[in-house]
Amino acid sequence: MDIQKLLKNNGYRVTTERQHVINVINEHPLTVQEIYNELKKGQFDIDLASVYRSLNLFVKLGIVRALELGEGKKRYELVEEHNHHHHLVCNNCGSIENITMNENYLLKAIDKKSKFKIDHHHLEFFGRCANCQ
Amino acid sequence: MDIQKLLKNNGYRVTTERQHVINVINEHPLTVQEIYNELKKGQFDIDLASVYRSLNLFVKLGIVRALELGEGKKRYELVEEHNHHHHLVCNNCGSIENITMNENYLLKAIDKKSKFKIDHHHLEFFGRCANCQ
DNA sequence: TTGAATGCAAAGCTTTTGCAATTCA
DNA sequence: TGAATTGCAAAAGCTTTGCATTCAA
Repeated sequence: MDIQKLLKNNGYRVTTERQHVINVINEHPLTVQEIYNELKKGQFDIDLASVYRSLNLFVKLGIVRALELGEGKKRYELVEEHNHHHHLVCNNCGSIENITMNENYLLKAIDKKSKFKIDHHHLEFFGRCANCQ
Repeated sequence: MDIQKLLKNNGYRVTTERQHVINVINEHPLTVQEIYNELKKGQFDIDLASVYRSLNLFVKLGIVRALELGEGKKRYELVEEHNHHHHLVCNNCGSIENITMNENYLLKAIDKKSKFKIDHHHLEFFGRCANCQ
C-alpha cells in the first residue's frame, strides 16, 4: 500500500494526518470514534473532522471501504483486492468476523437476469458468534 | 398481515398511529422521512417521533426490517416470508430494485466452515441501473 | 379509570462545513 | 510563496428521550 504515491498521483498532499489515519485502518471494520481513539492512544493529536475528511478521501480513492452494520454509524476497513471478504456480525456481543466465500455465481446470475451493472456488493450475516450461543 | 392481533398478542395497544404507519410500508425500502411525508400526504397527522417509535417496535416484533444502504440513514421495509429478497442500488440515480436469488448455498457453506449461527443476512449490490448506463 | 402511547420540545450522536491559521510542495 | 489542508467551532441531519397530555382497554 503506497499511500504516498497514491495521494501524489491524484493531486493530493501527503500529510502526517493522512498517513496516521491510513495506518490505523486494517481489514477489520472500525468506527470513526475507534480510529480517533486509536490515534489519540498513539499520542497523535488530530481533530475528529480531519479523521472524517481523510476517510472520505480514502473512500473516494478506493483504498478504504465504508460499511454500515445497522448501528447507525459507518465503519471503515482497508480495501485489499487479494482479501475480498464479508462479515459475520454477532447480534449479542457485536463482534465482527471476516469471512471469505465464493459468491461469483450470484453475480453471474444477476448479470443474466437483469440489465443492472454491478460495481460492488455488500454481504453481511447477522446471528450468534461461537462464544455467544 | 394481522397487525392488530400481533400487537395485542404481544401486549401492545392497537393505536391508529401504528396502523397508519404499517399501512404505508411495503416491500420497497423507505426512509423515515418518506414514510412521514406519505402519512402527511394522506391527511394523517402524526409526529415524527411516533413514526420512529412505531418502526422500532415493528422491527422488534419482526414484521419490519431496517436496512442501511450507505446513505447514513435507515430504510424500512415489510418482512414477508414468501418474498425474501435483496437489493440492486443504483450509484447514479439512487433507485432501489428488489431481486430474488438462491443464496442457500452460501448459508450452508458458512454453517460448514464456521460455528457462527446465522439468523438473517443482508445482501446489496451497488452499480448502475438499466436507465443510468 | 389507568397505564400505555402520543405530541412536543429538547437533547444526543454522527457527520459536514465555514473560516482563519497552518503546512506541504 | 501560495494553494491545499488542518483545527476549531458551529451547524446540519438522523434518531432518541423526558414529560405532560391523551387515549385505548
